[in-house]
Amino acid sequence: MKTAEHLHACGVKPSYTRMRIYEYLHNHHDHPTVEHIYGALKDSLPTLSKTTVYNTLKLFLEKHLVRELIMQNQAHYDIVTDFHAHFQCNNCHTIYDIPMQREHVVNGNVEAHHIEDVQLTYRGICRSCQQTTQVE
Amino acid sequence: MKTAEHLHACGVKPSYTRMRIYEYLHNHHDHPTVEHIYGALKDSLPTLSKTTVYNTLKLFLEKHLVRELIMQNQAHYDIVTDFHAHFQCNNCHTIYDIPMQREHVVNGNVEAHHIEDVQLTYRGICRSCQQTTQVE
DNA sequence: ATCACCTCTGTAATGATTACAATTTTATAA
DNA sequence: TTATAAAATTGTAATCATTACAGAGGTGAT
Ligand SMILES: [Mn+2]
Ligand SMILES: [Mn+2]
Ligand SMILES: [Zn+2]
Ligand SMILES: [Zn+2]
Repeated sequence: MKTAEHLHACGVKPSYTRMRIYEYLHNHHDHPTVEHIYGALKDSLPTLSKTTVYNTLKLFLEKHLVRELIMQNQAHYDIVTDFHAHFQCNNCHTIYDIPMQREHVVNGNVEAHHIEDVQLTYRGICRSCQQTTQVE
Repeated sequence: MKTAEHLHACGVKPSYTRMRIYEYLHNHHDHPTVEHIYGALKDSLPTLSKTTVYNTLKLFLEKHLVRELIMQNQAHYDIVTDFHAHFQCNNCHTIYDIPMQREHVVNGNVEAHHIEDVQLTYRGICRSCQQTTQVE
């Protein structure tokens, strides 16, 4: 589906700026931050304001177009809204997707409450860094 | 076990300030923030500095005396280090403990990496708020 | 053209955390 | 005890992501 149609279908008026931000997320599945998105778009959108990136992502979040991941005092954005977990490397800071069924982590103990969001996060040293990093 | 002995056994020199902070956590299992701890202790420890609370919690964390929970841009501290999940209410902000086996959320998909920490967090409206809060 | 409404912008404010240098306390040696 | 080194604590300033806010710009209806 075209970006404009998809945004419209989700209740977001597809302005040029919004489409560019959406398409950035669509093309970059590495969980970018506001800083990443702003830095990547500002050359081709010279008037872009960082506040607009914040506002747009907030809007996307309300319309469930993206998922927000809070990792160590910074928000990352994920266009993939199907449930999955994340592993972040303490060394290279890469965020890996980890397949996980939502039903697997939502059990009777928590269903007494009304769940709006579930976040499952692992931290450690990724496989790649283990192979290349030496003990100091 | 007495506080001083326990801290010593974990490699932390049991200064008076450190013991007071540890005992606050031991007596308050509601996942307090630095602000909570500082606010609660400053009357009886008039010279206490907020920086000391930060430093002490960082030390406790390194020595695995406490667990740190990052929830919406704020660190909360948990004296209970056995694995369990947390539910935070978007309305009253209470953090509930949710029993959960660590093995249940650590599977082969993530074990390719070296895991140092796992955090499973739910957000939503707690049972208590559902019963008392009306739709606006 | 006028108006209302939405989008976007830039700057200032906020708030949690960290950096850092100075001071106080504690431990150790002479 | 006194001297001295090390550790713990303090207060202030800096950092950094995020939000608040007020104004500018654009669009579409009347
Ligand atoms: Mn993801
Ligand atoms: Mn807990
Ligand atoms: Zn890595
Ligand atoms: Zn509640």
